Amino acid sequence: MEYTVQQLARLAGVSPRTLRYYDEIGLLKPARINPSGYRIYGTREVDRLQQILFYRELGVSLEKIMAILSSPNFDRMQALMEHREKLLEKRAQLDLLLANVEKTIAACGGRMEMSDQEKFMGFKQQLVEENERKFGKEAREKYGDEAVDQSGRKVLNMTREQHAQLEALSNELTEVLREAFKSGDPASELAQEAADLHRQWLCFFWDDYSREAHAGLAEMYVADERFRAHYDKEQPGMAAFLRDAILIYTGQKS
Amino acid sequence: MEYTVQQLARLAGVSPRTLRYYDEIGLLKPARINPSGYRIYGTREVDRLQQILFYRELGVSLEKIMAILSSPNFDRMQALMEHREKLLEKRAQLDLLLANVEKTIAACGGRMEMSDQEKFMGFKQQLVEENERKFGKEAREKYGDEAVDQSGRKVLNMTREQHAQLEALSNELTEVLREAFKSGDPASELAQEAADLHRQWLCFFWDDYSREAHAGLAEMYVADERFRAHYDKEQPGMAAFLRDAILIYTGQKS
DNA sequence: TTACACCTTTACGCAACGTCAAAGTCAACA
DNA sequence: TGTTGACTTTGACGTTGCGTAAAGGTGTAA
Repeated sequence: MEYTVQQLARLAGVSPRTLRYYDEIGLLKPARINPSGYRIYGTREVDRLQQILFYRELGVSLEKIMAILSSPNFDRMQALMEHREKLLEKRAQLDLLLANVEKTIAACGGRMEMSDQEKFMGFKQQLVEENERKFGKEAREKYGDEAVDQSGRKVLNMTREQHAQLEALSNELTEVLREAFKSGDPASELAQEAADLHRQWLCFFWDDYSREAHAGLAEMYVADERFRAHYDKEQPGMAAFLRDAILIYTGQKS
Repeated sequence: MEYTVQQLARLAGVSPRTLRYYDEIGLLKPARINPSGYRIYGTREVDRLQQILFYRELGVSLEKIMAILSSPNFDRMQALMEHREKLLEKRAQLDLLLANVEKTIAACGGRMEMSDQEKFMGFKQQLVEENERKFGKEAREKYGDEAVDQSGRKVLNMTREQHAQLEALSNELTEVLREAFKSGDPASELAQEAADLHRQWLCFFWDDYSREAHAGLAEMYVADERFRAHYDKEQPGMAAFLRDAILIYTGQKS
């Protein structure tokens, strides 16, 4: 297929001006220019624009997008994975902000007096996190100590670390489960690994793990659409697959 | 306390230039100008800057921030709550994007061919979802039923009657919870009724109900986005509300 | 042929500052 | 007392990712 600016713009949900701009800065050149000077885009350009918009969506500057797309070892899959990671990071940041807001709400509710310093704690902490990501751990030691002195943030750190661990587990579970699901065998090694990951994940919340309880939760996943939705969202039947894997794992079923 | 530009800037984690800019556009005027022309900020300005940064953080334009802060019926607490809501919205959007990315990764992994139209489905779908949030639930009913039809929702290990009971319970819980949430008090009678309904619902899956386990599940609802999403989807903060109600119900909290 | 929707380039405008530059201020230290 | 050096001021131009005309050429359907 071939498209003019407006056609491609409508297809992608951007403005023609945007496409002209991308041409101008060399981010997305049209496949060719027709005799009247019209920009004509082909399938390869459609693909490239898709990539561009993906990265743009998460706030990557056009310059960096250019660098990413023109990198020789550019691997579509890898790019997507990185994209995903960044989205996850962004969400973690948002969670932090949310926590800060809620803390402030709580403080207001309790009519607590906050010092001028405390009023900006939330923002600064976020800055610290950002710097940490950017400049590694040297900055963290500097800023971190300051922050520690100021707020005694160890507790916060603990919960955050746990949260990170939890998220990591959750992600791993999702991936292993997806892989295992391909085989279709809930008794397979991979499926059993998924079940074990699920147990680990559960143990974040339950001190009193029991196989019966675990099996019960598995049943719940399938029986109630609210939970099933999460697992089936990726692939229909995944919730049932996980349940079967867990039932085998817990010895409720062979 | 009184601060010069740099002092306040450091306190708040912004640049002096930013403060000068805010002065220039009338967003944050210094308390006074000293004989040498230096900007001097006081406690009231610190508070205002805090408000400004709160809103800036979620992408509100400085112009709108100005409008918000200068509105006569401006209520600090309400502003914070709204801020929180918007953060939750933003995160929901991010979750959508994440889902799209993961879908695309899956598609790539399966070496599926996508048509030019499909390539932009993710973005467009996001638009659809946004509309859905804006224009109510009619669309949701449509999609919901479709999803139901697709997934062939026979519950394997449960009789139909049990399933009907469970669904009824689930619906009742949803309604009671929604009503209780209006009051805002997790200790209210209605909220406690919701907690009890939740216990009944749980007992469909767990033979060994314990208050500790129930409380643990409540924590899990809030701690893990996958479950929180379900409850917060209706009203942000609902998951936390249900947790609080359950914690009170189980005697973990008064 | 004329209307109308498309296309082109050129160019200025916008937010929210960053980043010089040139010049004045303040506290401390030799 | 002079002189650093860290601060302050105003002014002005640069940046990103486009929006929004302006002024003109193109394609086609009535």
